[in-house]
Amino acid sequence: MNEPTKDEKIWQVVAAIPVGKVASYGQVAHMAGLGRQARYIGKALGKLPSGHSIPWYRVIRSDGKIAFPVGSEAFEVQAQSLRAEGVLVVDGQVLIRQFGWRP
DNA sequence: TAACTGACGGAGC
DNA sequence: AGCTCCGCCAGTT
Repeated sequence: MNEPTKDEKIWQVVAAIPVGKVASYGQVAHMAGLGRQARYIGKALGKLPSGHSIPWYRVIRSDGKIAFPVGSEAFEVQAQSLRAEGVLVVDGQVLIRQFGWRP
């Protein structure tokens, strides 16, 4: 079998984020072995195939905000999806612990 | 082919 | 706390 591509690797990492938690692009990039290619994460998520089961909405920026402009359709979908999992989102800011974050 | 862009991040001011 | 600049790297124009 062919090895997972970078995109698939990223999707796999994103899929490993527990429900109710989030991870930053940089964190996902690091976990996927891509180092500083944080930008590639967004690209890979944009390539998501139809019928996927990837919780792309659990991926946010390093500053804890959603990567889309407030008010955009994608923003609403992401914010609502997160809220559905018990994550609080106020003005684009995600108010929960990140995956891998420990008190 | 060169320049620009982008669901980013971190450092500098 | 907010803005700017630079780095990364692959895909587009």
